[in-house]
Amino acid sequence: MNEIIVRFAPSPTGQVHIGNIRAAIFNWLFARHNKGSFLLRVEDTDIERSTKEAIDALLDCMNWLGLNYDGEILYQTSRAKEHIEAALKMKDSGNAYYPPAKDGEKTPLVFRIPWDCENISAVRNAGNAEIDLSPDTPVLVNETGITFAQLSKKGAPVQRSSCLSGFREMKLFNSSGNLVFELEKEIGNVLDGKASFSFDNCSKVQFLRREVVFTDIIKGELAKPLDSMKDLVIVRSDGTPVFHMANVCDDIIQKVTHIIRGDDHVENTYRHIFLFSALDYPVPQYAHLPMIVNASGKPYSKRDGDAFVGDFRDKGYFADALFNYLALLGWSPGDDREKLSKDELVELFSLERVKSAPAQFDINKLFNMNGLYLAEMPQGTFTEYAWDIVKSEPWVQNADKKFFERVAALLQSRTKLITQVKDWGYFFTDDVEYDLKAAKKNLGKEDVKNAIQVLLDSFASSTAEFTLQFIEEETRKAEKTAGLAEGKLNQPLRIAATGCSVGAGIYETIHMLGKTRTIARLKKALSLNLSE
RNA sequence: GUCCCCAUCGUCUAGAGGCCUAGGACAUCGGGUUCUCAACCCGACAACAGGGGUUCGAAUCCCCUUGGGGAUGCCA
Repeated sequence: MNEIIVRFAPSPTGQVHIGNIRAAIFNWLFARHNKGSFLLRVEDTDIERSTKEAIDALLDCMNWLGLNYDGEILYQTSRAKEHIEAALKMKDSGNAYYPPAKDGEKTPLVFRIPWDCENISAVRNAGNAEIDLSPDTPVLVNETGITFAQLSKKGAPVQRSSCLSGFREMKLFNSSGNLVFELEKEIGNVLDGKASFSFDNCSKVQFLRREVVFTDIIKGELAKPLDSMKDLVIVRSDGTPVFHMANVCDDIIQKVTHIIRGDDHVENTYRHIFLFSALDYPVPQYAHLPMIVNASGKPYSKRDGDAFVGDFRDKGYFADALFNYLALLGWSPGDDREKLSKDELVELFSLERVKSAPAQFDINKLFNMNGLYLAEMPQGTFTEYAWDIVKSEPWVQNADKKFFERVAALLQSRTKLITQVKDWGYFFTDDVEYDLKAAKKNLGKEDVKNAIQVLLDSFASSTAEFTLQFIEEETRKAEKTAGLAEGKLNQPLRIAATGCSVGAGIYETIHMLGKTRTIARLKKALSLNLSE
């Protein structure tokens, strides 16, 4: 069995998009599952828009997600010469032509969908066909193809132009029903550019329809009639190769066996099949991935600023969580498992199980999955990530790492995004910011204030050890003394000690803060001006 | 317009003619636990786009309609 080779071939023209990286992930999974190679090719032929920054961002994202590639990166621009040479060879072999120049302008090199394509296995006969024409528009036949106006169902003329080879055994009829032209009789001269025709008043064209077919691993058999295809430019008039040429040439040089890419490329596939064939190379296997759409069900556009891979990292998502989530967008293992490690994904992945319908990105589900990863992370690992996230925060500068570890242990299960660690400041700085709304609600009443004062005094005067049990007991006593129901002091205490209304258990929190700092904070809280 | 593709709960999905009274997960809403928030446990809501066939039997196969997307570049 031959080795499987896939490639990820992005254009470095901006930030890396989740749709792109999902294609990379699926390629990677397929390669790793089959013990094949995952190659990286940077399609930087759009010199205007390709930037060094974009390439760096791309490599950074891939590295972050663990998408390791095999071999060296192939930069497409480095092969421009070969692309041109291959194109010129096509010209020599009669597969490409320069259309006649208008006004002396330079013309591009155009690949011709081959007239003789019976020997191309991807092309098959699709039976006799007939198109009604609008007699008002002349039918043009020349070496670049056929131009005409089709009559739509509603009777409206629709301008069309097609390649010649779409019209095998073409017969053209005028409005009186007379045969006025047979393409087969003139084809030699037409292909050579020695003859061109124009017919007025035609109402019908009959021909033998042919179509290109390929079997997509995901979508199944896909076909397109040749009469709906046009010859395509392969070298621009300025002498630079276009995407189609470069892409196919590089897939050949990299010996790519499976092309796994976005749905938006299926139309290109029909054309690329002819290019592979003209370059005398077997057509690879194709798998077209469904698109990822945004929350409104629309395709992601530049305006969806939240779809960049880097942004997810910045927001506190983990690479493994994002990887896992993205792998589940359009694919599933076939059972109920969802949280899957990279190794499991590699083992389970198959292109056959990829869906062909577009998938909507759901930030809620990713958020939840990220929480799963965080929750199951070993404490030490979590602490390291947390530390890394907050090390630039001012309150961390004098923080004791051991103390930080204890705080991390207390709050891990409550953390969904690693960036939430930035809210832990109240453990490390006494310059607490109060959530004023919560403070007003919980600290405004006199009996609460009294209770806090009582608690404060008892903390200050007691010589007992400042244990969890002690804290809880004193809190109960303070409630009783101030006439509060049991438990009613907890939440005010939380606000007073931490400034905010959510967090770990309040006794644990206070215990963590220690006696001295707790007393200082309670005092400060009592002196807050909560009026207005 | 033309060509191509797609269609199961709000979302991701399971489903290969009978295992489907359509399963799971996220979200939402109840309830339990509880000092808050998470976590956890229990429960509820919620889908085969519509219409025709084929078949003893259809979410599954075929056709039509509708809706969505892509292509129709000397962008990639």
